[in-house]
Amino acid sequence: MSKIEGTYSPQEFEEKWYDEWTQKGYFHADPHSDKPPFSIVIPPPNVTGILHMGHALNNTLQDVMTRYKRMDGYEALWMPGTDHAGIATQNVVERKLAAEGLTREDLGRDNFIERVWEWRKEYGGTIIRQLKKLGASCDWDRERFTMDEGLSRAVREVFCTLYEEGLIYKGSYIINWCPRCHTALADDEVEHKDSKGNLWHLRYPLEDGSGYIDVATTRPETMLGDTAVAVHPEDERYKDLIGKNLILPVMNRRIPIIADAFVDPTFGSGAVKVTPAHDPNDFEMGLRHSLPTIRVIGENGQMTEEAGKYAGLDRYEARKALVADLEEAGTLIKIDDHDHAVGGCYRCQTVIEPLISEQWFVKVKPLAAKAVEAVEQGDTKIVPDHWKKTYYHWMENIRDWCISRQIWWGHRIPAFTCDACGEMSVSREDIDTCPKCGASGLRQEDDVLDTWFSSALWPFSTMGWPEETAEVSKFYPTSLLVTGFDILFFWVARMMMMGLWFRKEVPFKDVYLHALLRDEQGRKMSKSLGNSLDPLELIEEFGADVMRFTLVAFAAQGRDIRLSKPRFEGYLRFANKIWNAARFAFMNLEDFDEAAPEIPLAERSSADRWIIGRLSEAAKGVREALDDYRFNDAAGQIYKFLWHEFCDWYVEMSKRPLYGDDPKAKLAAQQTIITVFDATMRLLHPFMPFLSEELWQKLPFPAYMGPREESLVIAVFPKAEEIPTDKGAVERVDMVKEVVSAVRNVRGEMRLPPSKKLTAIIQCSDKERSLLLDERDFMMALALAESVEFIAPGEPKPKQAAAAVAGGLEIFVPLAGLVDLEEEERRLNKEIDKLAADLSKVEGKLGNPNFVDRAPAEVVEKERERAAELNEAIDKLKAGLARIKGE
RNA sequence: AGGCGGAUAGCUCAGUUGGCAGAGCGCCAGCCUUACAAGCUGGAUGUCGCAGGUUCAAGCCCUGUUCCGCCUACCA
Repeated sequence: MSKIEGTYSPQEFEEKWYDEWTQKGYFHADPHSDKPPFSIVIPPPNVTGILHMGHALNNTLQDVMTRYKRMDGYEALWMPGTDHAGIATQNVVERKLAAEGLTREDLGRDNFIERVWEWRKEYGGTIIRQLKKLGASCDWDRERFTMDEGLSRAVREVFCTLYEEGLIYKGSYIINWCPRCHTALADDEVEHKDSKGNLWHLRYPLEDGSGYIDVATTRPETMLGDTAVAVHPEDERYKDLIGKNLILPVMNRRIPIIADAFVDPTFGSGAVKVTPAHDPNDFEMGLRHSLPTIRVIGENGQMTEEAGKYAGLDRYEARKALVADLEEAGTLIKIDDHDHAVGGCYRCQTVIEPLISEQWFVKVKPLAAKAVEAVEQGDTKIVPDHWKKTYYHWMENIRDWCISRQIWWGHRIPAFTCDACGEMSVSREDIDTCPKCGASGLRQEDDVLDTWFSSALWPFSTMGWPEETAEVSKFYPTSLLVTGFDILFFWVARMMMMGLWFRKEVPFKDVYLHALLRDEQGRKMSKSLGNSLDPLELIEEFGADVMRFTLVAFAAQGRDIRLSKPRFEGYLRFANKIWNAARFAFMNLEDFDEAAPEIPLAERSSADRWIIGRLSEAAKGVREALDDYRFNDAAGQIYKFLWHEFCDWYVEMSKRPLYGDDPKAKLAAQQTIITVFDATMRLLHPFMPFLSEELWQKLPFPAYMGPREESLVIAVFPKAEEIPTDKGAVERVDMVKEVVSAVRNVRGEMRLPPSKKLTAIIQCSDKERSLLLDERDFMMALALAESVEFIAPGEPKPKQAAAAVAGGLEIFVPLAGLVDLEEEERRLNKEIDKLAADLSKVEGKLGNPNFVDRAPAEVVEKERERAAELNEAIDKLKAGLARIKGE
């Protein structure tokens, strides 16, 4: 009776183990531990979010690293939490209110915020629960939220400090305004998308009636706010007109012609209309030339009183009406098709309106300089390396960061204005009397801070900063950050700036930027396309382990991942394979004597020694791959070892001793299976935590291995150097494998079914013979041979036999009565052709004097050996062919 | 416009110091061989995008080029 049933069914054990692990507190990190620290902070998902494939990938990779390091003797902290997602969350709650026929204004600020907290309490935990399904080994006792009291204190501390240092200021500048979210946005929160538009050519007459200037615009409605037309100072066409005035059509306003080097004389007519209130470039130009600003579009996207007869119209309606009027007035010369990039709100896609508005800004240049330096010096390593360039480029071209948002949900700006004297005070604590005049009646700013402002502090605010906590001193700087490259600017760059400024240390030593997930057609997975796979459905169908392993197996650096269901099916088979390997192991361990002493390696079979040697190499490979963040490589090594070495070869080889009647050989095989299975489950655990734990817990444990750890979560990760490697055994088994493959090849090519027993005859040196003699049983079992015989080098070769060459050995399979010899002739010719092709390549190299003279001696020697081997093999096969023909 | 990435088997992709081009899936053939048919065994399949260059030797390094994708950007 087996301990487990025949099919992998993750639904039966995943939840059980997760509960067990959390109850035991394995994920909790102790800041007072003596172990070296390893720490990761989770990229906080939006509190409104639900788990999507990007989260699944991102958090799987973090969990792999966290579990690996935890097993490898580190005090591992994976800090979890969510961010308050100001705009997104407010949108969600406002939608709910709208369903009740209410607006946030109806409730008032305090009541509205109360409602948001209620919402958060009810729904905010969704993504956290989903992360648990994934198996994430976060320290849930430390779960944080950017609006928590502690984190809010950190935000306030940072704001006030930067203000005191003169790095935060308030002022009227042109900013990106979302007319739907009704708030300012930072530059990088605007998504530019190419779209088909038009170029309207307008004719502005000179004031003195002596002519006109043509200008072109993609946004005709802004002409109502024009306060100048600019030309290039060197432009011969317009040189004489500089300083003259034009009459702005429709508005009949007098506007000057100015000269500015910004204008590209080769584009369009070479003259540009200037609308300082509604275009960032024009705003700059306006400053240079002290132009007035006329705001014709308001915060709701409607035309203002300044727009005259168009006041109150939506900006697009106004465009239509105005264009019609311009055409009638003869001002509109022509309309061209024109493609250009239009900026949209990253939250709601509404077209952004550049507006002049009073906002709060961070002067980022000084912070950015430090952030660049840290990467240049290697204090933080970006993986893959090529993202460095993008990072530098962004940091070096950074403009001041608009941090105020005209919403209610978020950290309210701690600035207080005195009604009496007008003084504005910024304060770490709420104040109600003016520090300057002592009057009461202070008004706090209505605006809140950009969510990214608080996320930027995440690596240290989550650890209790500004208190100098044990967590900060143990776990900051964090060891690693894993995130998608799409938030390199939003988040990574800002954490770098804030971390360096406030902790004088980088927030993380390594940053691993993973690829994007795409569907099978290569399109980005997105909610709007509806082409996303749902990780929870996948977990339901395949198990969390299979989903994790699949994602890891495809996570090659710098390459996007195309996902589809069949990909997961492939690794479901792998999980099932592991399951069945375990069944095999358990079946054959039922009578295992846990008290028996360990059989020394030297007394075990070659197969035993071989697989243990391979295990050592696998452990080394997995470690090296993980240390370099080559996740796909790590997964591949485990896959290959478990399936193609342990299952394909060792399990088959172990059947003889297990089913045979030599008790010592059997015990040796049992002990080997346990050693290998135990270590393999340890190696597998970071990738497939549930399956590995389920199987490992059922594995018998011999007394000589000492007490077993309570759980794989806290078990030791295998060290290659502690697993012995026997080179001789590896060589012997490799020889066995070659012989077996050669015989199988004959069988396969000849289409001999396994039911037809055959004999293998090996002709080899005495030395090889003595090595192989002991492995006879293995060879018979694996090659499905009735017997394996040896002949000495000089002895006549068998007649009517298939011939094969493997290493230095010749292998014969007598075919008389089994198969038509012409089949063998065909097979041999094919084989000879293949080898001859190889040989001519090698001889080509050796025939080149340059190669022989200039290549390293060992490379030349290797080629010579290879040529000799090929020659010998060909000769032998030809001889075999002759023997067949001669019959 | 600039920057970055990709192009390798029918498909999806590996390929870390230049030294015999690989895997999975698919395909063909044979197998229910008592862990596993979600399996086993064997087999076929390549102008490594194109053109040059460096080198004894290039998928890998250099130059140019084509196509695809992404990011950044103030061309009205």
